[in-house]
Amino acid sequence: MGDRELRSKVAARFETPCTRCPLRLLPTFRSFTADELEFIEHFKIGEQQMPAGGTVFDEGQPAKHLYTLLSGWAMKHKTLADGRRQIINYALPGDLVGIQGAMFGKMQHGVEALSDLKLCVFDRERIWTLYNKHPGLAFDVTWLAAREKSIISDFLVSVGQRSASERIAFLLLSLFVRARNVGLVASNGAVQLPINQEHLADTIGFSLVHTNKSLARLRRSGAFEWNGSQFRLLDEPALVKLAGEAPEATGPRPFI
Amino acid sequence: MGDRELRSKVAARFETPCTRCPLRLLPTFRSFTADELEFIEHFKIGEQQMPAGGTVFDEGQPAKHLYTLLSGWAMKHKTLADGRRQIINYALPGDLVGIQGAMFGKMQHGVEALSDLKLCVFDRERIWTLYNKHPGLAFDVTWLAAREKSIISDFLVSVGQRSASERIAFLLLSLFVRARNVGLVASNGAVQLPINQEHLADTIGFSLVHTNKSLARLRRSGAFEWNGSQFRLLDEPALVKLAGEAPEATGPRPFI
DNA sequence: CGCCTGTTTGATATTCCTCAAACGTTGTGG
DNA sequence: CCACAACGTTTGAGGAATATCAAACAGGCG
Repeated sequence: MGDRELRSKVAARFETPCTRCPLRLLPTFRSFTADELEFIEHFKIGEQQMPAGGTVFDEGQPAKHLYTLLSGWAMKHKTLADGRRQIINYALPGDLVGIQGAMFGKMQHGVEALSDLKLCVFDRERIWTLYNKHPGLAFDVTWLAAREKSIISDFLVSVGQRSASERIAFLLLSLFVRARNVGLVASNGAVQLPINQEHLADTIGFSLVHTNKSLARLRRSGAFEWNGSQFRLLDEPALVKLAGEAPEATGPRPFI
Repeated sequence: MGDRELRSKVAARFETPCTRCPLRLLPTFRSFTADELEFIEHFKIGEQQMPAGGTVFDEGQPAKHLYTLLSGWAMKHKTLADGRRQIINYALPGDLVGIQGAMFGKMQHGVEALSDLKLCVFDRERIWTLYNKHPGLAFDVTWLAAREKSIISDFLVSVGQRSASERIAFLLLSLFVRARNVGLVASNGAVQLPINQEHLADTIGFSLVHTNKSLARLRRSGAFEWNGSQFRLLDEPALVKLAGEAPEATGPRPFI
């Protein structure tokens, strides 16, 4: 699909002007000047829907676009020649997807929709305009890249050093906190987690069977419930203790 | 040490004007305009030496400065409460150290000198000027952050999915290639690797004993020699095969 | 020499993987 | 409505990979 088609296709669906973006109301995001907002709205070339299981990027694919996740969950992953898969990170609403594509021209990992998605579409080429005209937003892009580096580093520490139950607890906790920051957690601590135990296993670096058994052991702690799609945190301090430490918090963050 | 002292201390040692930086001659780095070079030289507030084993950043430390490694090797690491340590990445000449500090105000991992270092020192505050005046260099900073994200992701794939010998082979290969890109490898394939087996173990996520035994097995392949401080690659295709795949190559890269 | 640091080796305990099968839920076609 | 396929979860058993403990070994340096 060429740029022109995409632009016209999504134009009709451009339902969310950035000035009235529901995400911006969340306290986790920094406030933006009217000038910045106007630029971002101009920078955005459309909106795109994607069903659960859909492919946002293939690994190695040349990248024309850059996305911000407006709603839904996605995962970033790499697959080895023999099929082993490592999940690198998850993307939640407000997260920028495809920075690597914008920098290097192609994606070095795949991105797949875990739930139905709504994506804001940006033109990769025009990121130069952003850097030229809005240094503050350019700084934000770097900030978001550094934030993801930090998250991935934390996962690396988990996979390299932590025990099975620590890894599971840390991952669940960090996903929960990220979901809560973007308003996805109900007041009773429940959130829809669109991942299964195989995703969990491929994130923490264990086999499915071992992950299942470790998770069962962890469940008995009573710190959380997780049946099928709904995760509910019952005792946050207990889960922090099981994880060994709480994930990094960075305070108010930008988003594009 | 206050800014003033540092600036005066390092001023006397400001031996490497950016316009005559030896690193810039390497083909791995992109060429810069005279304008950019002049700015960088102004941006640089000094040079700093550090002996092997020295601490560039403590974990959690508020960061005033940002560094580019001019010569030597460093490592970035995180340490858990009970002492377990995960090495996140290595820094080689030309690598930017402390982006996280520049973005978040504090470092979320420690940085330690593996060999004697020469560092170019930049003032964190003035990175705003860089973003305001030189969008191209701002893009470069983002590029470098994305590159490190990519390297760390590769390590995560290793630690999460690869076998012991694959992990060791992949790490050695990727360090070798990075060293070669910055001219540290002699024509016979030899390079001084300032790391020991404990560093190796803390990078790949295995115990020291298991790392030692796996390394011994790998040595018998004859793809490389590594005695004490000198590493020598004898058969690159063989090591690639042992690693499973070659590390990502990104082509000419910027540096600040 | 004696001390320090880093490497190597062996023995044993634990964690983790693989294989195989059963179980539960959901959706679909007859 | 039932049969049954598809998918995800759970369980058991045996084997491989990895950790831990302990000790010996080698080189550099006072």
